[in-house]
Amino acid sequence: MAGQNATTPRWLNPVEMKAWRRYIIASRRLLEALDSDLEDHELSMADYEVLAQLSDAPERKMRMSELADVAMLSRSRLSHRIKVMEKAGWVKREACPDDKRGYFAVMTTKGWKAIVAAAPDHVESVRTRFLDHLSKEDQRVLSEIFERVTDSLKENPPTE
Amino acid sequence: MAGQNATTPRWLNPVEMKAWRRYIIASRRLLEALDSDLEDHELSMADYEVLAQLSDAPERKMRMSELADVAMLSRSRLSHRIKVMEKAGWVKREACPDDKRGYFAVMTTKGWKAIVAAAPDHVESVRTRFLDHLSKEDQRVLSEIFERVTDSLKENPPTE
DNA sequence: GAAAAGTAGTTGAAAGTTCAACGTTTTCCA
DNA sequence: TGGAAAACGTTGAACTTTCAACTACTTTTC
Repeated sequence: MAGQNATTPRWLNPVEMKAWRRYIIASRRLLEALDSDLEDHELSMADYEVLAQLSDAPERKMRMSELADVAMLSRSRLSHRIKVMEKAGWVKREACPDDKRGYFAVMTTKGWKAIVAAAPDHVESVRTRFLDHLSKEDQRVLSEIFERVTDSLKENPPTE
Repeated sequence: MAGQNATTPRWLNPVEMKAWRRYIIASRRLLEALDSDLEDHELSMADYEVLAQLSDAPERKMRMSELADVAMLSRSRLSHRIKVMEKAGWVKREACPDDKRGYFAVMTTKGWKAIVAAAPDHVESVRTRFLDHLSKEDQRVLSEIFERVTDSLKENPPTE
């Protein structure tokens, strides 16, 4: 990205600036709030996401790297996190018979209970803090915007 | 939040789910990309924000706690971060004469050069990765959505 | 005007994350 | 088939962030 802008930068005009800053600020505060709402269940958003993904998977188990992908965590981060979650008793590891390099993360009964207890509160939190402020039309516009953003990031992924 | 949902949870319908997940996924990827684009300038988004705020302040200096507020960092985090940024030569600290508990973070010439070098690339990055995918109307809708979200978070702040 | 309560900012320890390196196993392909 | 390259997942070290405690100063209150 560096050095691509030998020409005059296209600074943001006030409307663009407002859209951008409102988005970025609200997004951060929203994440904080959702995380904080989950604290009652001793879960972080990342932990919630891991458990939620596992609970949807067949047999409630998933290969580490697939789990890392769907939960949007680096492999290293997932590996560290699973170590902690294993200690908490929510998941355990299981060697993969087909691929001896591989492991499954398997949700335990305790993990299942944790997500079942947390999910209604979390969904309510997503509603009251975010979705309730969107009309059907807003939902549609927002879906489309962020679909385009995601597509563009795929076409032009960050390099470093 | 816990225990507020003795009744049947209002689960998300498919349209709501899609809006929510597209938003949350795109947001994370977008932040990653912006951070990654800034790496050319050896800056994190947080560092950029700190320098950008300082560069707009009178005399390019600001009280630590005000800076923490506008850059959306905890005081502790800012304190640690400023220590690092001071070592990098971008800012220095200056005792506040009016309030002997207080300090200013003051941007150095080197810090100014760093932000001047980074800003055009960063703005370009915000454009290509985000704003370019929004029509004028999208900008308006998005501004309004996130204004409502922010207002609601202010009315109903996370507690823990 | 002194004690209590509040504010500014820092600190060290604990917890979380990133990064590069590594061992092991699998895949590719000449 | 054999050897290089790639993929799986983990590890330890470095770095970042959070949390609670703390000092020092200011404001409030009676």
